[in-house]
Amino acid sequence: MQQPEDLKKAGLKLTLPRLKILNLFENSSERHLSAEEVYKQLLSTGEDVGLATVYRVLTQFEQAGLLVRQHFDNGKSVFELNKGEHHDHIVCLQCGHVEEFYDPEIEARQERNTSERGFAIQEHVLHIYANCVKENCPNKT
Amino acid sequence: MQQPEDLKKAGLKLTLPRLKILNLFENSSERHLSAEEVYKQLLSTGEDVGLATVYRVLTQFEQAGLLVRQHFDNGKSVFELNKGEHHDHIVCLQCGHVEEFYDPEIEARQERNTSERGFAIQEHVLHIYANCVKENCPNKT
DNA sequence: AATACAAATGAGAATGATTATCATTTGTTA
DNA sequence: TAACAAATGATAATCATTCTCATTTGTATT
Repeated sequence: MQQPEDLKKAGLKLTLPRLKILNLFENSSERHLSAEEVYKQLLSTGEDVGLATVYRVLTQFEQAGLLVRQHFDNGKSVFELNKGEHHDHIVCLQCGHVEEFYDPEIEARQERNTSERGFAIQEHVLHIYANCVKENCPNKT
Repeated sequence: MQQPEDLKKAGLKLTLPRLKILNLFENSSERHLSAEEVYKQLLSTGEDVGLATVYRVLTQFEQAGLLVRQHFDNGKSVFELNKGEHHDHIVCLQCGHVEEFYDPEIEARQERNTSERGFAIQEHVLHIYANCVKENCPNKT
């Protein structure tokens, strides 16, 4: 675990809440977590962290580039560890399961379409809403 | 104006608020309007419509296929007249100006990437956040 | 045109996610 | 170890949106 270095590099003090939250993302089986989920996970393991702190830390980690935030259409945000490589998301409409994909041709065409219109692209969101095939998905496809 | 027919076709009563809102979308110079903007526009023209009604009607129109809702990352939704043809959006980060584009190759690749993973695609959101070149945009590019 | 009734409306309360406030606690640095 | 800014937790506040419910309005019927 080189978490402490990550935090120092980002100019953030080494505090318990921050270490716990970062640790959660690095060890959880679920790659995509909402603020509420992070909060509940911490509570369930006996940690005493306030919800406000969870939101604050998540936002700081996003700004520091440690996490990436995804806004979904249901109005909720989830966070994921920044792997450094961009990717888009497929979200199951039934169970919320999230899968990632990357298509260089789509990326290139986004860039082209945007610059053709005189815009300077800053970032983009490509979310595909679909029905997945997971065992426990309430949608029996 | 064949608005009344549109409403009847959708199984909606012809009420003043509904006609006014639909009319607004068909005559406004701004194609993309938020609920708040619709509400303010109506107030400014002396119409007496409640904000709750605006939200209700907007949702009904969306379900009836008259309008399309776009959720942006800032947590706000805008609505636009349904032209029947799908398109994606470029949003200016400074002034909020919205532009539309369509790239069949991007569409095709979304479909391919999704089905390859065993998902049945239902819909998607492709929003590009950029800096625009409008005269009145606070961003002097 | 008057009646009847469900559907629609408006005002304001309620909600849910997120952010701000502020007194108290905790890292860090001298 | 003192000293002080930064961080935290509890809670209030905010913002967009939805819900509640008493009142009003289309519409279909006499």
